[in-house]
Amino acid sequence: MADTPGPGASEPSLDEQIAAYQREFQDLDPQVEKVVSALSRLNRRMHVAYGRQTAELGISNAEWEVLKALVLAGDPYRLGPGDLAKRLGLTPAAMTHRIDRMVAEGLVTRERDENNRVRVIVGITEEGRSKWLEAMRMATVFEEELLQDLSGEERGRLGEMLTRLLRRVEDAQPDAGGRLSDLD
Amino acid sequence: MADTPGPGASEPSLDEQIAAYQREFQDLDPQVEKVVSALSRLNRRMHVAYGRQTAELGISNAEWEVLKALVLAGDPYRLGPGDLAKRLGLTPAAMTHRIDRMVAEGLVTRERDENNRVRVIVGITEEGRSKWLEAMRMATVFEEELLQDLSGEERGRLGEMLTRLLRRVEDAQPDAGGRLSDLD
DNA sequence: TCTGAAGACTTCAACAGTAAAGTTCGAAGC
DNA sequence: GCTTCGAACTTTACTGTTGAAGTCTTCAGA
Repeated sequence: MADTPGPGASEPSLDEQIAAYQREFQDLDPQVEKVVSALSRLNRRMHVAYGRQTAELGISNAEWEVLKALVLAGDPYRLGPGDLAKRLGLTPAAMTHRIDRMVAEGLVTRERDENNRVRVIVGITEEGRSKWLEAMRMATVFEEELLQDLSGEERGRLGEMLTRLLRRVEDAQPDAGGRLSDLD
Repeated sequence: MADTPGPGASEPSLDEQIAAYQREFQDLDPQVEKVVSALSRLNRRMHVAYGRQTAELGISNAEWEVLKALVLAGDPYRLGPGDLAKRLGLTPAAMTHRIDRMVAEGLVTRERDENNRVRVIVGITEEGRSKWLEAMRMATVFEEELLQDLSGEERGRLGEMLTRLLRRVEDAQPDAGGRLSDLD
């Protein structure tokens, strides 16, 4: 009776969760579940951490994603909304709205392509670039702290295993297209 | 010139992305970035895959999350909206709406606690339980496929490393509360 | 018993995302 | 040189989430 935290209980620990799965669904491989659950929890926490950091810069996580894509695109630092949407995994409509807001905030510019007036080109402003840089600085501090318990060799092995998993999903889901387990 | 895929380019590969980071932001440790980027890409892909599977059952990913929380809670399979919200990382308001929809669809029940009439209790229905089970079956197939390239020993090492990272973030963010890099 | 404070949930208004229809321009065929 | 098709983006209507304000109940103190 001392072990039920009452009706105000919070998220169970990872091990508690695995134990619960074994109780309710015997077919589950606990080793697999541990990897999968840890992955998704980690991601949630990282998302929260990034959100706090970008908030200090007065931008949202979503806006940072756009800035990252533009900088990573390289030299002219310009991309069309459709391309941006693909890179961020959004619908074109969402991209339109996002760009609207970011133009209003002075983070990016939007102009029509002179050679093809149906096309639009989004570019990064000085302010956008400097917010991006600040966010990167904060992010790298966070990421270094996150991995501080892993040796260099462990980091390498971890990265290698994760990319192996990633390759597996990407093959099966060519561009958010296919499906991993063919269920239809 | 043959290497720019034109204005219709899609998401760059992980390695291309890392190379771009090194070009634009030298302070970045490529090993760290590889881990972090792979984590977030993996999560996006997994989310897409789960979404497809639950869609086949006529429920959303969000609804599956609620069903999972209820089943994992154990025996009476009942939780309050506030507790559910904490476990899923949502605001109470979002939880209210989500439960509305799920009650309408017959996946869960909502009743007032007899002993404390300000409290509400959400329980899972037969149908909810069976959708949960179907979703779990599909998910385990997917997860097993995802990890198929890793040996048993590798899976263990991966799970162990990920939980070490998770512990690090959770310590720093006690309940989505604290912050990892103290930036204020 | 009454009153005030705190807790648990809901309501409301605003915002972000999606799907589908709409608009506009460019290019290919007649 | 029209016309039609298709591509790229935007608009519209709807769904789901958030933050803040509101309601209702319990509990502690006067």
